[in-house]
Amino acid sequence: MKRNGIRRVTMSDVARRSGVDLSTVSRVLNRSFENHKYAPETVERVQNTAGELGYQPSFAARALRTGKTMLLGVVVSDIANSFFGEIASSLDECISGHGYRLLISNTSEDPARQAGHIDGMLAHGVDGLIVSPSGEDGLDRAVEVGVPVVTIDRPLPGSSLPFVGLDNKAATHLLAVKLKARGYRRVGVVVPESRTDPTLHERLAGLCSALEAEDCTLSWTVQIPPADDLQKEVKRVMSDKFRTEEGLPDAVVGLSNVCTMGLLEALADCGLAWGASLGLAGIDDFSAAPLVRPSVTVVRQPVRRIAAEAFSLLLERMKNPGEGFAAATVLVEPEWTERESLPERG
Amino acid sequence: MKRNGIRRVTMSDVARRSGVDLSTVSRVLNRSFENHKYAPETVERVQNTAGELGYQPSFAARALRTGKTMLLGVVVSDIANSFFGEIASSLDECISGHGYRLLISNTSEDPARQAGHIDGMLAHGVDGLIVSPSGEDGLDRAVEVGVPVVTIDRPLPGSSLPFVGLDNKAATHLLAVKLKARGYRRVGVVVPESRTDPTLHERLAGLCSALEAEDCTLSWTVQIPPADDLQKEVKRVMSDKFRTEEGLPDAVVGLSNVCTMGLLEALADCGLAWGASLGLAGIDDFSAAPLVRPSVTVVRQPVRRIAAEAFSLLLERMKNPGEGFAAATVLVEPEWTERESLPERG
DNA sequence: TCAATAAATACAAACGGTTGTATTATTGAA
DNA sequence: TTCAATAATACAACCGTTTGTATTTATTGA
Repeated sequence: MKRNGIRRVTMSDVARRSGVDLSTVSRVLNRSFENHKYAPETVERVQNTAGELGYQPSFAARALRTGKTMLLGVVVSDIANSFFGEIASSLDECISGHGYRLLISNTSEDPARQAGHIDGMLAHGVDGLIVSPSGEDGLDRAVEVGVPVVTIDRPLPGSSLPFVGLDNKAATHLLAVKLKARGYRRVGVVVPESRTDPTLHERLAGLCSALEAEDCTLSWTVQIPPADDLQKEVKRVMSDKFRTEEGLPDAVVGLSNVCTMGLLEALADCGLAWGASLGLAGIDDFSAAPLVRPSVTVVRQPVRRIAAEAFSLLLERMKNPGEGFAAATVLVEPEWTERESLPERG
Repeated sequence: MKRNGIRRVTMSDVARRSGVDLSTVSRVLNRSFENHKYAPETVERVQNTAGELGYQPSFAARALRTGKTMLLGVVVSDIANSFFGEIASSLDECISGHGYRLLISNTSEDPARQAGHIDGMLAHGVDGLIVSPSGEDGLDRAVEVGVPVVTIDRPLPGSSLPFVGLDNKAATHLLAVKLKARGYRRVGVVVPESRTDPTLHERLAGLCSALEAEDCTLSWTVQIPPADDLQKEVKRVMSDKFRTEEGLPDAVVGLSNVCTMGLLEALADCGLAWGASLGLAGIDDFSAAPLVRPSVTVVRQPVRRIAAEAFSLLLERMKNPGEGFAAATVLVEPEWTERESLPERG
């Protein structure tokens, strides 16, 4: 292949230079000696000339022949969100040593874009997909063409795709227990309305029933309508709420990191302090949580474990293509991250 | 190609089904009619059968033939850092409509990993690279094989690779002017030692001379030794400093977002307030900046513009391969982001 | 009326690998 | 000595496109 007048070194070149056949080069360089033995000196010669010539395999050619591209698609709603940033970073670590590379795309929670990106990735021949689904769009096609998919962060409702994510029930239960134990009875919660993210419903329902079991009441449930900048929207809605509504709850909980951040903005905006007077906690950590005063207690998602489990599930499925895998759901345990915003209530 | 027993629809299939030659299908589907005209009815028939059969082109085959993969490599030090997260997100937006996809990798500031990732991406045949370089490793190879490279965030010292990044001189000048105007005379600065990031030196030197010009003094210059978790290291070092050293400066400046965040931790750790008593400012925004009290005034980098300019530079070079481009350096203007941490000094 | 041109399409050779099968020595046993 | 087995290697087809060239038929101008 000539690109810009620079001819790449191919196997033929190596073959010609070392006086052996193309197939010999291929087998030697790939160490595929199952049914073919080569003289040690031949092996060495080929390897040396490959080195001298600076031979680099063409993944395109290989992909064309074998159907494997060594590409993994990662489709998330927002790579700028620290959660997905860490996921990407962890995945990057996981794949090193396995020879895969990451193809990453943003959906901005738009099902149409998701479908487009998945299609594009399939056209590029990704060997597997890790998706935080915003709807089912596009995923059927992946399944159709036999590309393994693992969903993370939120499952796809009504689908049997393997899933790795936080155990929301455990997380909300943990939260409820702590709230109760520390003397918070009336708790408010803020959650974004979303038709694409069942996780949030699950957390809401979980918190609701867990609080009930602890004899607490969910005194506020604030649904945030979808918005371009969700954090700003949370701030807006909550500022309003704080200003107009009578009787604050004992504590208020953000069901996602963006929510909690918006909540912080709203509190600051209204000049309200949090901590002993108004407990504050969130699900999902964020970089500002330890920096604000009082720092924010959260239930952390073990992000790196989520990535690792997802990759492992995917790897398994890529290695045994077409095999009927049982539906897999890996729920990782939440980690209580104690900071200052949810003290024992005096 | 059979993958998992599922045969993909190829151009031959479309050709056979619509009773024309393979080449006809190719030209019709790619609308490459320069030297070939086809009857409108033929065109329509081919397009229809392609649609019916659900034909999707194989990028691998196309890449093999044309040498273009429609893949763009993005190599950064840490995708979990919000700056690079936003860069990735912006790039994702830029490329949509151009048919490219992003291959993303982390180097963790490790030159060897950078070289490995660049090599890998070249083997995958990326059409271009956007790199925030941690050293020169691997980049020579990209240039060798004729793959256009654009550097962002920090230039590669001594190289003529095109670069897009913040105008550090302008940023530090801006900072110095504001500090002076608001009555801060003795300013401290914290900057990570780094042998791979010239940007930090540039900011330090810039701030130094700018302050001098304003008759201010750089009373502290704290170099943070390289560390796994730089933010924690900043916190450690600065906490020490704040505790042991006599005589605080009037204001303290973090030269990168991670620095400023560490600085915040240290201040909180030592029970020091910032604002009127101790001015605080940073270069590069971060999500916690508007959330802490007082909120942190920073010089923002126009991240989306950096991404857009980088992509545009890259696109130009990819379209005109092998052409001798003049060394390009695009410096984007800093944006003063006024918050509370650097008030007029009373 | 006939060569020359144009229109519409077919043919075939790459691109750079992988992999099943065939071929040629070489060896060991009968 | 002969034959089969084995070691070492070569041959050739194929993966799914793109693209230069050749072919056929219809159209035109002189």
